[in-house]
Amino acid sequence: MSNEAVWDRPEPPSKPSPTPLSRDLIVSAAIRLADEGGLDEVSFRKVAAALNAGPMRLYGYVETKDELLDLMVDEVYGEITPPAKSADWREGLRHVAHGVRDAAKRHEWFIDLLSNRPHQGPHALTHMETTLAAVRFDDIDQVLDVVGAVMAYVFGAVRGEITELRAERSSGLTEEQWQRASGPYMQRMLATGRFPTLARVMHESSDRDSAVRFETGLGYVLDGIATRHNPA
Amino acid sequence: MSNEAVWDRPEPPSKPSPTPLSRDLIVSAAIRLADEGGLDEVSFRKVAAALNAGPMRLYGYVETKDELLDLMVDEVYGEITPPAKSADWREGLRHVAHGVRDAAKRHEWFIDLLSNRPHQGPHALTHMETTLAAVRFDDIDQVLDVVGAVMAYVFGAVRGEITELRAERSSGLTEEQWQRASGPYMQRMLATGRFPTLARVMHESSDRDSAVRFETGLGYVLDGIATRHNPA
DNA sequence: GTATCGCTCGATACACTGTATCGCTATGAG
DNA sequence: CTCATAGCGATACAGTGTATCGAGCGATAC
Repeated sequence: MSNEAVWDRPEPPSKPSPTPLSRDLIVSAAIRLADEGGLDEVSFRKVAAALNAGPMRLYGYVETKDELLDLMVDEVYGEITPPAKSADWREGLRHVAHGVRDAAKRHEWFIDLLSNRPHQGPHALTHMETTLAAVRFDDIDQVLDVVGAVMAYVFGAVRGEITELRAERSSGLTEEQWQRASGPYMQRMLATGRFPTLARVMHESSDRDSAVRFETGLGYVLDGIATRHNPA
Repeated sequence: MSNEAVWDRPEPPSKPSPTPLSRDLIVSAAIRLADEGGLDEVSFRKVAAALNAGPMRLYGYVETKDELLDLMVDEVYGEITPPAKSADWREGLRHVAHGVRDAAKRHEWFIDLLSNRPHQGPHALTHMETTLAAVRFDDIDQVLDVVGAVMAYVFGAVRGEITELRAERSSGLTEEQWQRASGPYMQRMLATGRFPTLARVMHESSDRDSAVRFETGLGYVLDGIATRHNPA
């Protein structure tokens, strides 16, 4: 019933055992499972089985499944490299943005764990710290606004990319956007004439690289910030 | 096994029954449950019970739980009013942004269903159509980029707001951001001195209205778009 | 060396999930 | 009135997170 967060509770001392365990082992096993088969593959039974242990054994290291997920998320934050100290705010934020995007693409489940609870693990905190520190504006409220807006865009954009990716994967591989439109339902919908702009998008838009689209959007946000808070 | 989407399958004809059923009834019961108790409250058993029916009865109207969730999502899209035809792109996008934010705040579970699968219900499609149509640029690729960026920001920002809201709710109501920092773990972390900027944010930043923060970020994005695609 | 304590591990159990199966029933046809 | 059919929903199954608690074992006390 300890009301403390995972980050507060020390790991239990390692006991001699045929199959040793630790938070690290558990978390990386869980991450491996999630990377390979999605979040559904992460259950106490399956994680424990991957470590040759009984499901209940995990409760010595982790109080709840949500805690395990928190630990997984924090591990991902740990993979994101901080921006160079010498970088100006624009460079710094672009670095962070791409760092988050890359990490989220390596671990597609990451984006699904965003709205669960706030990310307050040590790695998440240092990630927040270095990101905030990359914006050296005088007004701290402006720093918060700027970082908040960039992160909102990044998370939203990455979520979109991952969703699209999943959709393509689940309905015939290597299909392009307009290809999905040829599903019988979509085709009929577009044929109704009620969605002229959508139809134009489907037929006329060039399907561009997702990385380019991400960059373009990021450019909008950074440009907008620049117009408001020009170098003092 | 019909491989068609929900949107493709007509509703079964209504049979005379002591407790009549329809997709609408099911979906609105599910939405009511989700609004009140979160997505966990939405199970076939509970939804059916709310309609005085057995769980299996629902399968006549909906093939799978994911389909039910799709229908719920589409219903939310239906609540968002389209921008006025007379509005310019900036006005139009701001209208849509606030529409989405308001809807997502009314139905906090909405944001959790974003990464499941693409939203292709009729209401989602008309929402997409009117949003795209609000941006009358010549280059259709630019329209996509612009709408994509704004939507990415909106979804990301709303997700952040909801997460924060949930955190506050789950750890003592009416607590402010810095208040959370006084949890023993956070306080100790900040005391290490490893997070100077974060500490400054916690202590010095004025806790502003979330609607204002949303507006500020949205302003960045729209300004950035304006600098790139000025009124032709 | 033995006995006892205490603690940890994990088998079992419980409540819940989504959904496949399939016997009953109730309606419609002849 | 009898029979066929179709849909409803009770039952069942495999899975989930986790509470409980008995067994076994290591350490300590005498």
